[in-house]
Amino acid sequence: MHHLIANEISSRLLDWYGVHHRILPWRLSPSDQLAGKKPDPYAVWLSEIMLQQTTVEAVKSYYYTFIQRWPNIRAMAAASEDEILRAWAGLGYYSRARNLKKAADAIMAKHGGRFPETAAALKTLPGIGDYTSAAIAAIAFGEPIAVVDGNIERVIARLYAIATPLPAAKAEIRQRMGALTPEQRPGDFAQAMMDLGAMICTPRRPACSLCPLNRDCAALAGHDPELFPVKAPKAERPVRTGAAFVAIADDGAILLQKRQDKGLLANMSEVPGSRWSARLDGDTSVAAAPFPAQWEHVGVISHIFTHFELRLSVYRARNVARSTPAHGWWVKQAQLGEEALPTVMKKAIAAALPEAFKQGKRQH
DNA sequence: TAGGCGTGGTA
DNA sequence: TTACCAAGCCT
Repeated sequence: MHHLIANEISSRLLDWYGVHHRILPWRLSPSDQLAGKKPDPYAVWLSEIMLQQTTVEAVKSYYYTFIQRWPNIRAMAAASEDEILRAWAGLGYYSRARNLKKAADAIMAKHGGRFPETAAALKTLPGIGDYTSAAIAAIAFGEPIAVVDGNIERVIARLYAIATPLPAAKAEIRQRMGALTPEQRPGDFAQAMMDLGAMICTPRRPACSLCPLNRDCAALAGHDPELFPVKAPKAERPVRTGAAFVAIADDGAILLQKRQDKGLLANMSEVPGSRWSARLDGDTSVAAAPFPAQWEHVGVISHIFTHFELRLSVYRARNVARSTPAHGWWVKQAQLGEEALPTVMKKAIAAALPEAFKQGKRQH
């Protein structure tokens, strides 16, 4: 009986997907697959890593850049971590980029350059966890496994009116998703659930009248789907302070250095500054300068990280001799776009030099 | 296991 | 402005 209901729900959703699926650069449409085309595991992997906690719109331009520059696992493995970090700069969660390189190396070394084809084997690779391993296995290899991302958590929590708060409800949600997942087309089913969550079963003001599952939805029957999923309250976000020092040579070049290899923004580039962290305020005064110069305070920039807010006092010194700093390297302003600069550092540089990054964000 | 880990868009 | 959200992973 339950099996028949599950079959009914998955069939109706797959029919909906056939008509309403999103067209995405890394996705094969259902009709393409019926015509015999197979998803490229490398493209699926790359897109899934980029999409972790990141919107489709933010990912698109990066995906095009990466798939053109490194079109397969061999090319990715041949790239250096620094090249990959520079191309990733601005997308956030930089451990994803470092793990991309590590996983590519592991696939070359341990799997003969071919992607493992099961979720269990995929999950052993760096940066691939419960969600991503299941997504790649289902989409690229047809493994009938429960794929659970944030969208699917929301859809399932509403469909069954699950009152247990997240993350405690994860086990029940996974079990429900597993019961719905069909033996045939598990990848399309997972993507259909995600598309439903992204377009219809949205966090706020879901479009229930358009939902192919509205007749089955317990939360809708209870008249307020927005009450689900129930979530535990989040910790508040502390404010931290620090200082950043933009040293400018007489030809306009800027002094950069590399961050440590662990923690926040690991292995990315930065301008010199005081030591700040999510737990500790840094010195905001000119006393934190990396070397003596005519430092002028040019303002305070604010940047929101997931777990804290950073307010950086930005100082500038012009006509700094290139021989002054003990370490780091000088970069002309026209070349800044090629550096592994996180957005917070671009903001600091822009505060000191409004003409830098004048073009703003990268184009599509 | 709960917290560390980015960024940009939206209301 | 503030708060929350978006295809999570790792320790």
